[in-house]
Amino acid sequence: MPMPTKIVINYYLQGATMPMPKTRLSAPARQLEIVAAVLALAAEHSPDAITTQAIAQQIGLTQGAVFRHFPTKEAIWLAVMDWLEESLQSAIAAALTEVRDPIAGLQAMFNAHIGFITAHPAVPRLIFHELQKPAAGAIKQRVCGLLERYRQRVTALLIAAKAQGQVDPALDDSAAATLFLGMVQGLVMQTLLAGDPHTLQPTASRLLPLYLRGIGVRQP
Amino acid sequence: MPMPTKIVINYYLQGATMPMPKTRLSAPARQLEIVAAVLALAAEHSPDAITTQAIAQQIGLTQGAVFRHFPTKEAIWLAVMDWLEESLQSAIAAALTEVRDPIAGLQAMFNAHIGFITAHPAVPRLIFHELQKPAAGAIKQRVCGLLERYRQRVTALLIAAKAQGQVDPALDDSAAATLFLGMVQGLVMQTLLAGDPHTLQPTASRLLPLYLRGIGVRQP
DNA sequence: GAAGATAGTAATTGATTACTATCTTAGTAT
DNA sequence: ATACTAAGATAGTAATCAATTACTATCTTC
Repeated sequence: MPMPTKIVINYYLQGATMPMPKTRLSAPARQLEIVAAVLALAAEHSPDAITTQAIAQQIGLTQGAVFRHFPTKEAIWLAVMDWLEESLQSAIAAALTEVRDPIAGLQAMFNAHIGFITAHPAVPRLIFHELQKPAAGAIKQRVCGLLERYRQRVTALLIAAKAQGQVDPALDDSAAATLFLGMVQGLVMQTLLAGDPHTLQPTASRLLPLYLRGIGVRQP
Repeated sequence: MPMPTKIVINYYLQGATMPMPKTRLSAPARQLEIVAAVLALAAEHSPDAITTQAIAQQIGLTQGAVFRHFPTKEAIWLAVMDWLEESLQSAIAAALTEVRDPIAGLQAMFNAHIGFITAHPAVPRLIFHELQKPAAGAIKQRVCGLLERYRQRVTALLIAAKAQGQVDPALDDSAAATLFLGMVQGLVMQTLLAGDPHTLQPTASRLLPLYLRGIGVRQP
């Protein structure tokens, strides 16, 4: 058997007695639905197991119908990246409003990130899967850009904290930003190990104090 | 085009004029060679792009010949896991000899880990790829066990350090172990982003002091 | 040096992939 | 009501995958 993994979802929904509400959606609406379907599938399946067939039957469509709304499968992934960039950006922006303190900003950003991952467990899987590809394809470049901007935000907060004397003045910004990202990574990895996304939040709050002490926060 | 990535290697080597030295190896020798081929391929390709065909032409064999030495493709991956477990284990064990200090042990373990990844860039790719699979297959269980044991080693060192008064007596062992793993993860991820494995070592040495301060090391 | 064991080849299997024709039908403007 | 447009169904395509077959070449061993 050549298949690594197989997805069979909601197959019973398109039976004879109830052939779905026969909703015929507009192209933009279907595009959103397709992106949502990919996210839903990625929450429980490996990205390379998400075939156009699986996407189609997730939303009760035939496989060929998917290509009415996207010219190619890569276009679907790019649309998913669009969604990811926009919603992560807005989630972080929302968390950073009403925050004067740079250190408080770091905490808010951390919590926002963890909350985002908890709400969308598919996201780290997608990012991992793209990062591990050696070829610098269009999708991977998007992921790289996303992480790059994220990292710059963290670095900016660290520099601001240093300027206000909140942290060790001799702090290595770059290393501290890497450790910040690594902290989130480690949490995600542990969640992947356990398979339970509920352990994420409590573990996260126990991890942050260690990091803050690591970067030499003055007043905890 | 259905293919995500394709591997064509050494195709010219099996030409008509020079049909390879016709080396006929014993089964155990070929098995080792196949494992080595997988590692070599994984260093530059995504694991799901490593087909039996790619493995075969990496070592100058026909695709069918691979199945003379492994009953199934999964068996190949399990053999790779065997290699990984053994060599990582011995690498860490070697690093921990002649180390009395628990904190020095943590540093040695960290350096050994980073060195191992530098020597075998394929390894983090394999681990990521397996971890992201939701299904608890045989290979993933091996990976989980590997990380579990690694984590326990770190935790043991942390507890020992606490007993000897080298770190904050109120240290959260579990969180500190997670952060340790996350630190390595963050480094690997940054390497995947850059695509350059040479930046790993210098960045690592800048990261460790932050971690040590984070867990409250007494005498730096 | 014949006999058995084993490594390797060449060709093919069925399943699955992304993708694409051709036809049907639902929604809408006229 | 009728014609037009776009969404979806149906039914394909070529390519690639892991795995298996029947057969050949090579080595070992008595």
